[in-house]
Amino acid sequence: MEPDILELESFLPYRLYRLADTVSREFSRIYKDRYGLTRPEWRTLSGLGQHGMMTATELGEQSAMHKTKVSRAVAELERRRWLVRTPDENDRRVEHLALTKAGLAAYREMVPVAMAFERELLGRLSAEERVAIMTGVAALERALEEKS
Amino acid sequence: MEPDILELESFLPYRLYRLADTVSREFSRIYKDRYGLTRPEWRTLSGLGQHGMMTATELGEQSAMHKTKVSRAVAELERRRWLVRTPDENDRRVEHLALTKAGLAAYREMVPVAMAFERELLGRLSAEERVAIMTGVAALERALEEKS
DNA sequence: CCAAACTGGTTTCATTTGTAACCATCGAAA
DNA sequence: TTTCGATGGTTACAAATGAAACCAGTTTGG
Repeated sequence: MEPDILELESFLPYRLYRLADTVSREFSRIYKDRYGLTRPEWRTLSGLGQHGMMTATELGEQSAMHKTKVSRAVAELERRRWLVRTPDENDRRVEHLALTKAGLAAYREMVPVAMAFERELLGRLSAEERVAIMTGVAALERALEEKS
Repeated sequence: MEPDILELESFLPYRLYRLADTVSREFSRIYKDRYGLTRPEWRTLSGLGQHGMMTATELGEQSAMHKTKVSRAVAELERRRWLVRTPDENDRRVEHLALTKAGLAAYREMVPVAMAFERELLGRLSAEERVAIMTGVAALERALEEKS
């Protein structure tokens, strides 16, 4: 009953990975061409743009990045003078990160571009398909959270 | 009207990436712990197990890997004596790849494990959610193929 | 026939990543 | 208070990746 062959093209982990890889690659061209950002840098920019001020740990949680990625992305954005660190008053291990004017400007430019990208992508789907992908992704997210 | 903030957690490219990353990471533990395979190596094993005999180029197309990845994965599997190369009769640039007994044995062991993994993952979803994710993923795959 | 363009596949090099060790600081418990 | 385990963050090192150069060998067009 159990088939002895696995069809890679139908295997969900593979399909998800390939999908994400393609989409992410396509989207990354935007911030890469325009600003030379890496993905961790883009996520950092995006997180700070969204929340205003965060610690590195918070950034890692929000954007699902390992702390070394965060550390390096923050260092690079700081080097560009797109963000500044402010030491915490009470806990000297902690730094609060925030975008500078330049960083914020880049963020503000990126937001509509990112949204257009997403809209265009979803625009290639029918209304039902859009509902399906949103429902399905949300369901998997929930399923994965629960377990681990 | 256009909001000036992007909510990363709702941004489809990010969600897809994170989902794929989590799933793939979890699944990779299986073939990594068991055989010490990398993802390209697993995909190569899987492709050859599925098709019996392929060239490196075909492998790259089937499993969406860059040719350097294929080249390295093939070299490693060959080193393990899990696959052999046979030169093509007519075109001496081409090699036909096939699994050895040992490679096939590993593949046969992996297939049910992989399927169980997928089944367990989907099992955490309701029937409707399963339909949704399948429909949605298929729709996006189609959308991405068409364009590029 | 021969040069030029192309293709299958490998290698080299720079960049990115992951793991683990690390440093400093903090909090709690003795 | 001192010590010890946890925590925020960085660094060092090894492994994985991507881009481009490369080496056959093959096809095409003159």
